[in-house]
Amino acid sequence: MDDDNSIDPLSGDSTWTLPGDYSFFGITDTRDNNILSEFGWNFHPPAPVLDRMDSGGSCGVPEEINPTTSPVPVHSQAGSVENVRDVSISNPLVSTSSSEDRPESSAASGDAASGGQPPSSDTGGKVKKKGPKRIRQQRFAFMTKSEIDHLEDGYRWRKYGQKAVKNSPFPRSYYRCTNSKCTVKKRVERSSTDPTTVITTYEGQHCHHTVGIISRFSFRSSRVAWGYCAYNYAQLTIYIKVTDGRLGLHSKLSTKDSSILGITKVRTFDGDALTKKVKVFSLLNCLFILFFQLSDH
DNA sequence: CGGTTTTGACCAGCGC
DNA sequence: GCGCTGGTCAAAACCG
Repeated sequence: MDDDNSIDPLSGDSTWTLPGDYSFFGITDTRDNNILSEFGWNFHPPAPVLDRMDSGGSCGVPEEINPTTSPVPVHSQAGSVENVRDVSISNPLVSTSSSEDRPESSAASGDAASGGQPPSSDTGGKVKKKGPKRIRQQRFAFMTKSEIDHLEDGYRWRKYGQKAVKNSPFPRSYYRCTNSKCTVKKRVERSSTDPTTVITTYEGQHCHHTVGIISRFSFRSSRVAWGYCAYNYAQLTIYIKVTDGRLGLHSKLSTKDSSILGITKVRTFDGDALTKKVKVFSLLNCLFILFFQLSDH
């Protein structure tokens, strides 16, 4: 996995491109591409990007971007390279405003605001300490077709904020992992251009296991279902329950050590009148993305 | 009662 | 410098 050309040094593009060899995604025909593009996932022509995914950030410790292990560095608007590992599957997910460059805990005044209460007008007593710049941890963003905003990913999250998004009727929610030693955060917002799409952005990596095996998928009338799950397990077991009125299937997949980028499990099997095609992607060392298509007969 | 969500305010960064 | 925006805080409300 130590790809010599793991980074496109010329890429000032904030769009994260998927690894060069797309065969491991099983995207080998135009039909697949059509399906993906239908969801706004455009797989660019092969471009060498990340290969090693074993950098494994630790809890609360911002990871240094290592050019040999990192994907495309994302350039901020100011032109500086940020410590971001955005996996934007060709989408506007890679917003890299650097407004979060401040220390986590010292960021806020002690008693900043109490909902509904008028602020103590004099800011004298609530001066925020200006600590060292917060180093942004690696981020990973992707989109999911879902009616549910907050998709279950096996971890427990605590919502700590919600903001209205400019030019969007949908708010953005901010979550933090409930594990006290874990500093992973995620943002969830619904696409303003496609309200059926949820944009989820993770920042950081969990240093603990999931609390349960849960993954939720959305289904569309077109019989294309997809979703995601994020696990820290080397061994990933996914339960997929497919119900579409006529048929109810309950299948179990088990992938072994798919944490190594480049390994893709593609299984095709028939069940009753359905053909299920399952693809497991491993984009980061702890993240799996599932895409599976249902088709008649 | 403890954990989670809601929500208004605060702050930093950025563009103009 | 000012205004806008994103991100976060934290008290209050809510919930099981």
